Amino acid sequence: MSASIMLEKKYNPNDVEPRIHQKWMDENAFRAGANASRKETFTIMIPPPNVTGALHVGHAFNNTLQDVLIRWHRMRGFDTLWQPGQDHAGIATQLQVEKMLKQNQLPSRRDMGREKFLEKVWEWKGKYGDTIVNQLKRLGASCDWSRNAFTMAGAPGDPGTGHENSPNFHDAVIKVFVDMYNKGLIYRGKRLVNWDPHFETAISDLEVENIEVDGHMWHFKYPLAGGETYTYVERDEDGNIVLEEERDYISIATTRPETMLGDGAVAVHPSDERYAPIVGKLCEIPVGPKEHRRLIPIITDEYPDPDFGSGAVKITGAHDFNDYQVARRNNIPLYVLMDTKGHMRTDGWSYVESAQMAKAIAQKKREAPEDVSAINLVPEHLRGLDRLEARKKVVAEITAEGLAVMVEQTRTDKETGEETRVRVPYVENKKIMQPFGDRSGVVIEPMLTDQWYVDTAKIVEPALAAVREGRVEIMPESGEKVFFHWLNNIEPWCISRQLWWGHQIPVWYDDEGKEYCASSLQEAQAMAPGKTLTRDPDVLDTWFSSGLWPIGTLGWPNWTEETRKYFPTDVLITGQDILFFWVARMMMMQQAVVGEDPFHTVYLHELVRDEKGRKMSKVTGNVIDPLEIIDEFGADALRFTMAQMASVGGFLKLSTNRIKSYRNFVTKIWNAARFLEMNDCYRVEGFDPKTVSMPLNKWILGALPRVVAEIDRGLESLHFNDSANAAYEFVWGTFCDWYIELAKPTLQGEDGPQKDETRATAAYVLDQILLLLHPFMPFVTEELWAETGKTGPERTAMLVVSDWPDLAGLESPEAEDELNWLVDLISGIRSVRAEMNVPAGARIPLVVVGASPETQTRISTHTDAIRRLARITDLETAPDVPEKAAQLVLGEAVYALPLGDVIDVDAEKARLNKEIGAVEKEVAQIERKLSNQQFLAKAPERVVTEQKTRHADLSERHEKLKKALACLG
RNA sequence: GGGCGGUUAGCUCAGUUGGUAGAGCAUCUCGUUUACACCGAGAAUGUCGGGAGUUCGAGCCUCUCACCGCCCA
Repeated sequence: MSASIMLEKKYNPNDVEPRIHQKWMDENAFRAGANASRKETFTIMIPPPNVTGALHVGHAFNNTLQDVLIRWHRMRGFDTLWQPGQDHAGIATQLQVEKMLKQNQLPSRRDMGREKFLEKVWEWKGKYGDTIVNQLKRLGASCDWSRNAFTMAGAPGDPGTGHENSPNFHDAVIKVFVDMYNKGLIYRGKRLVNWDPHFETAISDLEVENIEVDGHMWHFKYPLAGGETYTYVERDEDGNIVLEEERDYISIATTRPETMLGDGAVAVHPSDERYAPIVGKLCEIPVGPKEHRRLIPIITDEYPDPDFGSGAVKITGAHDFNDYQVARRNNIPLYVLMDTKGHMRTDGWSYVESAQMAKAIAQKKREAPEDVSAINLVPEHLRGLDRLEARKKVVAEITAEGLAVMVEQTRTDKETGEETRVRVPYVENKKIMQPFGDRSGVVIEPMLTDQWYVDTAKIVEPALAAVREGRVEIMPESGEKVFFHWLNNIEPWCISRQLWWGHQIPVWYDDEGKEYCASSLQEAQAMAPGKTLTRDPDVLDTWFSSGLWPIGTLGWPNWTEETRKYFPTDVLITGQDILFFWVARMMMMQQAVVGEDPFHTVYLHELVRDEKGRKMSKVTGNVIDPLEIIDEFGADALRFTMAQMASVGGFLKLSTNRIKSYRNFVTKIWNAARFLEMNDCYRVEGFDPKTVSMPLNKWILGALPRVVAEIDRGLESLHFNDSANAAYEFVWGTFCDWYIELAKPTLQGEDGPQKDETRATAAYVLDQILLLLHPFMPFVTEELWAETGKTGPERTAMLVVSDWPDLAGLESPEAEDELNWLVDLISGIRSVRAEMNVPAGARIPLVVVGASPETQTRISTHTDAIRRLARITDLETAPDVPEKAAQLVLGEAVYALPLGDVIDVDAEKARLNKEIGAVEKEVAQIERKLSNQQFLAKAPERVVTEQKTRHADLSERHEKLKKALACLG
C-alpha cells in the first residue's frame, strides 16, 4: 500500500467541530444509556443555567468537567445520563423581558397586566431561551439534549418550546409546597426581610451582598422629657473621672438619621453606669413638628456596645435587623416608614394622628395594636421623598435646631491664613457595611412585610447527617466545614417573591384572610365552600424550584422504571458560590420530599478568574468569552485547559497563553497521526499487542496500562488535572518525543517483519491515545478516529460510544529497563554535545568503554536509533577511553566522544567537576543518614535499603566520573 | 467580629497517607534532521512566607507570627 496523504496538513476545528457534533446527534450518542454494557448507572444533573444566560468561562469550566466524567463513564460502559435543562431565573428573566418591552416601546409590565406579561415571557423564552444550550453544544457537552428540562415546565401558559420533553416541573413544585405546608414546614409570617426597592420584592439573605462603603455617623441629642437633667460621668480604664457634666439629653450615634422618625426606644447596655440614672425615663425624638414630638423610653438590652459611639442606640425595629431583635425582646412597636420603592410613606394616618397614637403607646397609656401599619410617622413635608433625600432634610432640621452634637474645628482662611475655631456638627466619616441586591445593585432596605418561609431548622438535620456520616462527600474538604457552619446556624428561608415570573404560591385567602393551601383553586374551594377566594399574588424563590432539580428533572412524583434508575444521581459539579443557594437546599429538599440524598459527591470549584486572579467583569474589561476562544483555538484546546486547571480546591486563573499551548497539543496529536499515516501505519485486523517482539514496541505498549491507570485514578478521585497531565505527558513526552523518533529508523528502513510490527503497533497505540484523550478532547479525537478508520478493519462505532481501554497484561519491565537506558544514553550524549558546543548538525563518533555483554547487545539492537537521535557516525567498542574525548558515565559503561582538537579540555573538566560536585553532595547527604544509628534503628527497612542502594550507585558513578576526569590529564 | 483557605522556580500552579522538591509557560543557547517552528535539542532557576516544636527524618504534622484572599455578620 502506498503512502497517500489523506489528512489535511492543518487541523481546522472550525470546520470539524460542527460536523462532528451533528454526527453525534444523528447517532443519538448522548442518549441516556448509550454504549451501556453494565448495570451501574452514572448520572450527573447539570447545574441548570439561567434561561437568560450566555455561556461564560465559569460554565465552560464547569461543564467541561462534567462532560469529561460523562464521556469517561459512557466509554466504560456505565448506563450514563447527563441531564440538561435550564432555570427560569425569576428576577433575571423578568428584568430581561421588561427591558425588551421598553426597547420595543410596548406597554410596561404593569400596564399590560400579569397574564399578558407572562405570555410575553414565554414568547421571549421560546425565542432566545436556547442560546446557552447551543453554546454548550459548541463546547461539546454530551448531555442527553432530548430530555432538556425547564424549571417552569408545565406552568400556566407554557407552550413547551425548547423543553418539549421536560417533565412537568410546575406540578412537582406545587406538590412539594403543598406537602411541606401540610407538614408544617412552610409558614407565612410578618418579619423583617431584605427588600429590594428596585425590583420591589423580598429577597433571601443569600441574595444580599454586603459591601463596605464610605458612610457617615451623625451624633444627635435626644432631650429628656420634661427638661429633666442628670449627671453624666465618664471614667477611664482605672475608674478615674475624665468628664462630669449635667445633661438634659442622651447622645445617640446613627448612620441612618431618616429612620429616627420610626424610633421606638433608646437602648443602653444594662452595665452602662453612665446612663443608669435615666433608664426607664422618656426622651424626645428631635425630629418632626415641634409640637408633636414623640417621646420614647430609654431601655436596657444586651445589644448596645458601651464602647461604641455614645453607648446608646436608637431602636428602629422596622428598619434594622439588630434593632428588630431588640424591639421584639422588649415589646417595642415596629413603625414602618418606607414604601416598596424605598420612599418615605404617603399612606396611613396623618402625622399628627400617628404621632399622638405612638406617644400614647410609649407612655403606656395605650396598648400597641398588633398591627401598627396604619401609623405613619413620616411628617407631611417628608412624605414621598426618597430615603436619601429625607435623610438630608432630617439632618439639616436637627442641626438648625441645635440638637446636633457639636465639636470644635480649626479653619484656616485661605487668603489671610488666619485660623479660627468654629463649632460644627459632629459627623464621623467611616466605612460602613451596606447591603446591596446581587441582581439589582441597589441598597437593600430591611422591610417589615408578610412573606412565606421554609422552616429550615426542621429539615436541616438529614442534610447535616448525610455529610457527617459520609454518605455525601464534599470536595474540597474545606467545603464540608463551611457547609456545617452554615447549616448549624441556619435561618428561616424566605421563599416568596413579589414577582410575576415564577411558580405562583398555591395559597388562597378568603375575605377574612384565612389561608387555604392546595394544588388548585378547585381543591382550595373545596376546603372553603361558599367563600370567595383570592390567590396569593407572590411567586416562589427561583431556588425553591431549583432545589428540586434532581427529582424534578426525572419526573417526580411519577417514577418510571427508567427515571428511578438514574436517581439518586452521582456527582454534582458546581461553583462553591452556590453551596448554600443550591447544594445545601437540594440536599435538604430531596430528603424532605423523597427521603434520599440527591448525590454522593459534591465537587465545588472556585470562580474562574483572569490570569492575574481578578474577577472577570465588563468594567475591568478582562472578560474571556469562551465562544471567542472556541472560534480561535477550538473547543478541545479550551476543554483541555479547563481540565488541566482543575486541581481540587485550586484557584482558577485562565490565560489565553495557556489555551494556546494546549491548542498546540491538539496540533501535535494531529501531526503525529499524519506522520503515522505517511508511514503506512494502519490498523491491522486481529493485531494482538501481546505478541510483539521488538523492545521498542513492547515498551510503548507496556507504558499504556500505566497511563490508563493514572487517568483512571485521577478521574475516579476527581483530580482532573492529574489525568490531563498524565495524558499530555504520555502523548507528547513519550509517544511523540521518543517512540516515534525511535521508530523512524525502522519505519523508514527496509521492509520486513520489524517494519510491519512497528507499523501495527504505532497504529494501535494511536487508537488507544484517541480513546484516552476523547473525554478531554472529543472533537479532534473523533475526527481522527474517523480518518484512521478509513484504512484497516472497519470501525464498529464512533469513538464517543467506543470502549475505554483495558490493557492489563501489556506491562513489560525488561523492555522498560532497556528503553529507559536508551533514552538516558541519547539524552546524555545530547547533553554533553550541547555543553561541549558541538554544532548541532555535526555527526561525531562514539566509543563505548567497559560495557557489559547485556549493554553491548542493547547497543547493537538500537544502533540506528542512537546514530540518528544522538547524531553519531561510527559506533565502536574500545578497551580504553581515547584521548581528547568528552565522556559520559552511564551505568557500568563510559561513552566517549572523541572530539580531537575541537575539545575544550578546560570546559570538559569543568563539566565533569560540576557533576562530581553534585554527586558528592548527594553522597554526603546519604552518608549522614546511614551513619545515624537512630535512623538505622527506627526508619523502616525499606527506606534503609533504598538509601543503601542509592549510596552504592552514586559511589560507583562518582568513581567513574573521577576516572574520566583523570583521563583528561 | 466569626468562619474557611492561601503563602513552593520570573509567572501560574502540582506535590493523596512524613523518606531523592516537580510541571506548564516565560527566559537563555543551539537547530529547518520531509509529522509538527502551533517544532526539535539543551541550559539556568528554589534557605517550599518567618520562627519554634514533634520526629531518625518535615514542603507535608503541631504551635505561633506576618501578609494575602474568600464567605458570613
